[in-house]
Amino acid sequence: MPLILKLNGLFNTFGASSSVIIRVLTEDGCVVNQVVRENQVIVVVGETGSGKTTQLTQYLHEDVYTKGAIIGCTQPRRVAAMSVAKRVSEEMETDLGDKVGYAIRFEDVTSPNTVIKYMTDGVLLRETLKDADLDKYRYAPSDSSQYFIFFGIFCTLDLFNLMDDGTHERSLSTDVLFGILKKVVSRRRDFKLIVTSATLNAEKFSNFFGSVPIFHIPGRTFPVNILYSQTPCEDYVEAAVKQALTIHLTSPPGDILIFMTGQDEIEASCYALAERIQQLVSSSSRAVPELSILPIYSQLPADLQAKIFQPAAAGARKCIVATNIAETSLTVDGILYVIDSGYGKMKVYNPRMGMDALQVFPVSRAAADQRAGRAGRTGPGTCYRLYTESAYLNEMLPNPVPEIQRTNLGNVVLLLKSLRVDNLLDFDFMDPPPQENILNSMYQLWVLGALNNVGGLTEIGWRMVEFPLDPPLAKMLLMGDRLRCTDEVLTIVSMLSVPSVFFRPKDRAEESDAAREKFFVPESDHLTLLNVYQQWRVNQYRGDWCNDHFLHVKGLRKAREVRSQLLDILKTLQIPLVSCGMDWDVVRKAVCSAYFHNAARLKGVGEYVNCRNGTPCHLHPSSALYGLGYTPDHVVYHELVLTTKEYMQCATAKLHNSSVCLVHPSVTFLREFERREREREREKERGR
DNA sequence: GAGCACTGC
Repeated sequence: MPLILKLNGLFNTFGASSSVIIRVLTEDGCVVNQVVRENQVIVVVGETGSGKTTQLTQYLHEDVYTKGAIIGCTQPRRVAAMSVAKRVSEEMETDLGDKVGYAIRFEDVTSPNTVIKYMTDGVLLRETLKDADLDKYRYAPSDSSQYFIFFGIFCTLDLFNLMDDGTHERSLSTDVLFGILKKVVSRRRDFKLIVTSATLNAEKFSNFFGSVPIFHIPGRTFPVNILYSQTPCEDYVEAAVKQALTIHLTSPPGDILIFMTGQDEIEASCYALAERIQQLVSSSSRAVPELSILPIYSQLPADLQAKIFQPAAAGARKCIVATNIAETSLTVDGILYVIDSGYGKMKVYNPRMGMDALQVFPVSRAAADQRAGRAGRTGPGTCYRLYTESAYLNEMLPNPVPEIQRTNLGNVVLLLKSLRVDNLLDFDFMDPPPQENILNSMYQLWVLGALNNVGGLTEIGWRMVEFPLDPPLAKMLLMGDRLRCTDEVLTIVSMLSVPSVFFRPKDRAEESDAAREKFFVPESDHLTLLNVYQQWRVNQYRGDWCNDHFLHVKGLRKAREVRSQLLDILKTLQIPLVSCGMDWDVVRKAVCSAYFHNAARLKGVGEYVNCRNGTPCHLHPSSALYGLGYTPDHVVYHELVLTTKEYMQCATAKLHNSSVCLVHPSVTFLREFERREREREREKERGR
């Protein structure tokens, strides 16, 4: 059992100046700094509102033994990194970017003076690429005192905090960082690591780093009374609507937050709620107070999203119906009642078929607690769970399945290979992804030419690591260089890196479909994306032009941002920006080169099968290839997504007269690959 | 003849 130290009240001076804390702590014998001196790694359980992201870093910085140290602190979101850095720079009375700074994808607000640096975990992961031992976070002792040798470098790996609000999910980056940091810690005695954690995970993290001590910092939230359904609920949309009405008519003032799984359910609940209220108003003699019903999900246009933060009219109550966006990504004050359906959508990946699917799952206990906590930010609240206590205790997983176990690992494999982790199956993952998943990603990288026959990075592989892109897209970019069409490929890659730019409101479906078809380039969705972007550019990147053509302005602007970042990387690699003009057949060759693993041949009407594994795949009705009047005999596709069928998202047909072979000779290589795997297995067994 | 939980480099 790891040692658990309770330091109650230690950081409860949240909001007070840091000097007060320092005094209190230095007068106290048992202080965190001392524990940090005595331990290379600690786990800190900080409850909501404990101030661990803002106070802990300052405290470490002000400790006399850490003078000269650089403190890094990761945050799960970009806004969090920015706003925490701003706040701490104000508290320390320095300019943002001077002593206190932050780094996120498109912005590096740090200077040589920076001693406390907030960043997203993805940025830190990228830093490990250039600097595997994180030497930047090294302390150069100006004093020869022996004591100094071991102290000075702190890296607060803050995985579970959005501002002062706990979250519980581990991203792909944090899971990889865990393994890398464990190595760094063992190599460098002068490197200190503080992992902050939710209560549920603390012991697991502690064990991963070798049973390191755990600290507890209490928070400042209000109690939430949790009420369960007596019986399992058949229709949680109906149950949620009923519960919301009951609260509205019988409970004291305070806003309501309902958790649903997606857009459809949210729209259905909002509609039902509005209808019931209307019925009550017309049938009841009693006055029915006003209820302001507000949907929120990420796809909702920004101006409608902003409405949830506006205070309700006098005497009215707000009822927000949300996806799990309200679980972690945004916080609304004034919520006293939470209604939790107990479900959420999650992306799952099937490595064997190379297919993604978005599916509804029961949420984890940690997520359910997070949802309940949303009722306790302004005062004591209530959470109505539309499931039984027994379901909570016996059927829900304690934690969500980490992303690393349910996603394509192409990027992770490439990254680890570049860090010279030779045997990925031996890498110290806290929760190792399925072996099949790793092998499949390795195979894919080998097909793309990024790995050689013995699993090492090739010249192309090393260059692919430079790009913050999935391996196939990085390959497409490099092929664009070889085929002298970097300009066009750069645009396609950027467009594929943002959510679909086509806007299709339900009530104007036909109109928007017609608008989309105007951009079609025959036989290619990739070239259609290129066409959209180029026309937008011709029209001076105008917002009103987007609206006229049913395109998402936000998405296109993001694509432009991504494009300019990738262009910078091309410059540093000394790859020139070359346009092939209107000779787009050459662009199609680059596109094909990226998707050997996603090549399919025609099998029936509109039905294809993957050339390698025989997975059925269908053309999506929104594809430029759909209404051609004929179906090309070979296509490549960006990804396969399971909805009502296995649909190919973004497809391009093979050129009729092209000598480009869509079926990579790898089909025979695969057999060779598998044979070697089997041989290795056998050798292992013989060894035993 | 049809879909979109949510981040991040």
